[in-house]
Amino acid sequence: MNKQPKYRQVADALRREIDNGTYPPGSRLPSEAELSTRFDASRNTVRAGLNLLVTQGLVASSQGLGYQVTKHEVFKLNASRFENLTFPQNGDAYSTDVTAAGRRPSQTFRVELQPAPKHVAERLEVAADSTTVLRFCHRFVDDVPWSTQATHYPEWLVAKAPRLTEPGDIAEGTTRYLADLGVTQVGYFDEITTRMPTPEEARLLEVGAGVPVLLWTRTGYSDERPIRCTVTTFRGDLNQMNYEIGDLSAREVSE
Amino acid sequence: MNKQPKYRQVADALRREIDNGTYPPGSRLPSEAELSTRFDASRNTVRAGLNLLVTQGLVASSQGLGYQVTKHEVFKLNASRFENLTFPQNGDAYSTDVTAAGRRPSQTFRVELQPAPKHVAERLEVAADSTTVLRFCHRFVDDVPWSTQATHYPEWLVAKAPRLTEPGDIAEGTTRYLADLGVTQVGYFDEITTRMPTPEEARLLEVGAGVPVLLWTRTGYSDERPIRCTVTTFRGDLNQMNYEIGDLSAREVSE
DNA sequence: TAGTGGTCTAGACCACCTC
DNA sequence: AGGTGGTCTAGACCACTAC
Repeated sequence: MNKQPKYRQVADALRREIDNGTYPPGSRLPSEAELSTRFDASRNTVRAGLNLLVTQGLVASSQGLGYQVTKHEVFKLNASRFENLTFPQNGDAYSTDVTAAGRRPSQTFRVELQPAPKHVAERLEVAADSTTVLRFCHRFVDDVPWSTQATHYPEWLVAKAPRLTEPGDIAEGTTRYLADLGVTQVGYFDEITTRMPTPEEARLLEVGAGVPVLLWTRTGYSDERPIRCTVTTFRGDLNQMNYEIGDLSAREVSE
Repeated sequence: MNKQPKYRQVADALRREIDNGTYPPGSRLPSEAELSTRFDASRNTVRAGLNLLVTQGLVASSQGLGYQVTKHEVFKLNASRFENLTFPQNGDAYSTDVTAAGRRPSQTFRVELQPAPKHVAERLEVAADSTTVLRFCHRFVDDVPWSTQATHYPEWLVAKAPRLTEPGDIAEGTTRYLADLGVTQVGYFDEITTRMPTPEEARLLEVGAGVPVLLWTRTGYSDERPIRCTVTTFRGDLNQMNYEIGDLSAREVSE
């Protein structure tokens, strides 16, 4: 018989009760002291069990308040439509989608000149230390941190499109602005990965332990070369990415 | 001044040393006892710090061996080509890609009849309790668990395509087989999310704490209706998904 | 057998939230 | 003030790996 350690028994028992609805999303778990009595374990052992659930993203704890079962409402992003090739737009698609979902979007924005980080330089096909324009966006939905988005433009493009260095939004959208200058995005290459957040990411996105981030790197191409590289970091518990490929005329649009 | 708790100082110090190459991927960290001396902290405090790094996926521990810095080689899956509409193929694309990378693929496979789980029923647009054929695949690369893949086919399709219930592989590929019967997949809808693994997923994929899973749900459509729903569960530390959209003729294929 | 991490306890004190 | 979780300690014993 595989005897589980006590703290795992605690975690498993609580997980079952969360799954079967004893503790529904948003409700509070019993206090450590109560659980300690119930499982005949020391407070530290109960804490070890609870910590497992926290790192698995099932519950979150806060000092003075207790442990609360997490609840998510995921936001669905259609990445194959997000910046439609025929209707190029900037971050506007984000505001539009969020508003359409009845939520309130907000963001902070800044522009910097930066030497290209290695992975960006590779994707933009420029030298690793060459200058790029970084347009950085920190996005919130109903004041909850949602994602960060960092778009790098190569130096040669800035010469053609000086407004890229303007500190504010470009009203008509950067994609539109660039297209008007003869630099049209005709394709994208998307890379999607996941991992646990770095301390910096955890701070910006205000994620606790147990919530991974979804990393989305989009490299945009003209018919000649890469013209931008956008790295978006999503809270993994609040976001889903969708792609449409081929003919989907048979699809019910129920969502 | 924001004084960090001691176990965070331990974690931060070790993280810096991992980042700057003091402890390169694959190397071992000092023992808990040594770290305890170095940081003038109790063994439990050091363990709390190390546990942070473990849940962040930076290091892995094993009894009797110590803590080892994790190393990853990510496998890149081109999801927009994986089952090319013009060259339909089954799991073969997986073996082909893996072999091309100089790795050795293997898999276990089984077929079951199952009532449609809720999320599958929605996507296949069938009743929630209707029967589906489940073709399930557990994939390994060089004997490391890589992903699980569960494809559900609706009951009405099985009537047309009885070989779907055959327990073995379909030699020419299921997509090909279905196309020959007049059921052609003309489009896909892909959904990508991430979260921490359930205990069951952790067991199948042999992931330790701190490694999220990447969930990929692909619903395939004929020109009339959905014909299959495939849910793939990847180890997030070993996999990346790529999509190509639009015209990428300018892209250097360096990988 | 020696050294490593894994489990567990009992108790102390602190920080935060609610009343 | 009282209850909650957060931090930290000191020590015990167990399980696994290497030699």
